[in-house]
Amino acid sequence: MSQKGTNQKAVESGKGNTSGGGTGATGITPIRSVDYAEWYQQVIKAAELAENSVVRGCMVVRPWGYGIWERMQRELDDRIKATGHENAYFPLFIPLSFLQKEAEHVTGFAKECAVVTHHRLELKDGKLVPAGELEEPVIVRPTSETIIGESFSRWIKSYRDLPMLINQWANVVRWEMRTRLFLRTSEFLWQEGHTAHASEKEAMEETYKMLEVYREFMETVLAMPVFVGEKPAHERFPGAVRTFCCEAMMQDRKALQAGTSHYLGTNFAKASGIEFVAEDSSIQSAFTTSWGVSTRLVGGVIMTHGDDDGLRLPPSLAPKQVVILPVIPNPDAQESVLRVCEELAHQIRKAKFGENAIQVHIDKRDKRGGEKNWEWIKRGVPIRIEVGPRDIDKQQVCLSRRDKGHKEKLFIANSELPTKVAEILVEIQSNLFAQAKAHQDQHVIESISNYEELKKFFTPKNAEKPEIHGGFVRAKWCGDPQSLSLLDELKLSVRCIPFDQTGTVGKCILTGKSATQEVLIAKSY
RNA sequence: CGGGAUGUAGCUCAGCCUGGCUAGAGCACUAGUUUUGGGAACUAGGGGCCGGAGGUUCAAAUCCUCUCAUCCCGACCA
Repeated sequence: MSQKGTNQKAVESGKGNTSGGGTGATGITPIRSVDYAEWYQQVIKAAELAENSVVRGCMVVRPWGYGIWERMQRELDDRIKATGHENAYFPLFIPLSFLQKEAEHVTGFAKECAVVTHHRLELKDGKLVPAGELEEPVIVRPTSETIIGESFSRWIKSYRDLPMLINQWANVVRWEMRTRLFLRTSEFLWQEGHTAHASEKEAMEETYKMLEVYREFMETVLAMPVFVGEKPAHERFPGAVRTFCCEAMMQDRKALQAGTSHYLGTNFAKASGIEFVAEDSSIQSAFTTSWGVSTRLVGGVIMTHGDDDGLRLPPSLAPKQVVILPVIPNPDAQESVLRVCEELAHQIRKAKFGENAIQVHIDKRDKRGGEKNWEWIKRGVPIRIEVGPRDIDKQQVCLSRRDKGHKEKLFIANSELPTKVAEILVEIQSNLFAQAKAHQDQHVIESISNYEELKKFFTPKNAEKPEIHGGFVRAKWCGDPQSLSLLDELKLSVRCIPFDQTGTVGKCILTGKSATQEVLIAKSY
């Protein structure tokens, strides 16, 4: 809860406007260039997205943050259904024995499992103690391959039952050592797709297809450009044959694994007994896949689009896309100003952003205008509209966009407002993507060819207080797992083997041996 | 699980070293007044088992012992 160490830093670095009322030049203190990690925490706080729970490692997602997640869910769920999948729900608890079925899966998740061993509490010496020990403990799902596999094994009898295309929206628990709001919490919300197919070819097509669904979703809805590629062997999901991913570059140039899609071969089918009778009457194991994205994406959006004044939301993610701020200089003006605000909101709601009506909120709270304005800047609402008596006289409003400086204002005639708002929302969406893409392009480096240069590139000039540095290095690699210890030393990792290989041969950046592939190397979250 | 630190108001902290007044400040909150077209000012007010237990003492937020919790740095990760 109290993060004394980090907040002290904030105060040292300048103003320390931790809870509103600040008078700094920027909405958020510290600014990104001073302390990026602390900036991230302060944005979450100022935008009222989430907070640490009293439960270790878990977060409380506040309405504005949850609204963003709901927008993501809506958009992604449509896409998952459009590709033929159906939603279902499987239990939170998984019998301990299930986890043991797939050998790699065990070693991958055993260390971070929450285990339920009792089913009752008894009062003993004034204290509640666990009682009623379970014969077989259950674990809280860290992921659901095994429990869904059990259902699949009963649902699938014939090749005619395939493909089985299932998705579930759920919470999962991984007992993490070190947590950060949205990026890594012990409990998180996600979607996990689980599919079974008659052939390797079909299953691989599914794996690629869902990765592409993620990429399209991240780039068009989150306005977050990503690299797509395959994880090297040592970074695979426990039990997977191949793992593919979307990797995004945050503004501190570190990589965020934003989504993964796994081809599981017959590993889980064999473990769970997912077998079917094929056309030739032979009994075969199914080929399965799984794929997921989580509330981590909210963290990704913050670190992709946020600026020194707080969050900036792509319109497609904003729970409210337009906030109207009534300006009421004296009590007499109140009635007429609010009436005009209602009327304008009504008109704007008739316009659309994409398929949906534009979401408008009138902030009628009895607070000072400047204060409310700053609150919405920090929360990242795409468009703010001020309406006061002087505007009413001129039949216009004063509009500010979150993708421009907060002092920049546009005056727009009431009659044109709905059309203009719709246009501007589209512009903001594409501007945010363009800015993120430009940042990404600028910090992908291809000219580094040996370890010394790599080390130099990822070493900050100021060791005491590292400035934002580094980026993604696109380099040749020989594929030798032994060579990775060199990356460990620099706290780097191979983020992925991107799909768009240029195919040119060359020497491995780590060993100098002849390279077999191009990889993206970066520091990661 | 190793190394380091911290627990005092809703939040951020001062006070502890050198024990003693009614335990403080800023922010937040409530009320009033003046303000109001870009983060208001003033006045008043509410709010504390000083993490918990034990000890030393005439007297403990302060000293001692134990304990619990949290945070930071490492190993794990969507």
